[in-house]
Amino acid sequence: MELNRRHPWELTPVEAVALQRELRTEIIADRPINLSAVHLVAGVDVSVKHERSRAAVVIVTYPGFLVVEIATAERPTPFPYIPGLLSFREGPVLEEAFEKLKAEPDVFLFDGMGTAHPRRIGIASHMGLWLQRPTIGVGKTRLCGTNAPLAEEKGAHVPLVDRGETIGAVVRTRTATHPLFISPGHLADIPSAVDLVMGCSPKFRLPEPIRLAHNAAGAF
DNA sequence: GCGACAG
DNA sequence: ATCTTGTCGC
Repeated sequence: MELNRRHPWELTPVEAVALQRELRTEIIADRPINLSAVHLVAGVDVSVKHERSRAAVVIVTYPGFLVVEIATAERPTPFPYIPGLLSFREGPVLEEAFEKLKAEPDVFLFDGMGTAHPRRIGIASHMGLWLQRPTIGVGKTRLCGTNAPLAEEKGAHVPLVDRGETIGAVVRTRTATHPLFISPGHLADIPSAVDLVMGCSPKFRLPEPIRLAHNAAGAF
């Protein structure tokens, strides 16, 4: 699909942080996603094998989770893993995979953070600017922020707060399992992000689209 | 200075 | 993320 707000990826860590500070002003993280209008959801994931990175984008129907399209891309890993700069490591391969996409998903689910990031621009927010479509960050572990104790039951969720600001939610998608760190990427808000993630997690801890993308990216 | 730190 | 066997629990 069409990619907007492109910019070069070849940056030093210091330049990358400066770019994040510029881009963060363009992110919209207070707009609800109309769930009743969501029919196609994309799961996005990247696996790294030595010096090579492989991206997979799996589009499924919602609800139902029937696979509609799978796009993959592979290329050299261009940037080291630095907490807070994940998009500069995974962005290049994702760009290539997104360009191959024929269908246009109503929302994208990312393996990583959205606004639940030190500078409020995790990979879901960053790529959301490129895609100009609703995106949601689904993290398996915490990058920043704190939260109150969370009930063990599926569906339980509490605010994720950083420096006095609510940046997302800690959500239990399955009873008695580690929670997920959900945050809006771009063109979404916290409540609807939580609702959609719960709606995409009928059985397992990870949302169905992300599980499928994880499998597609992991099979080198 | 010290601890934390998505994937 | 990746390296890896068995094992606890529904």
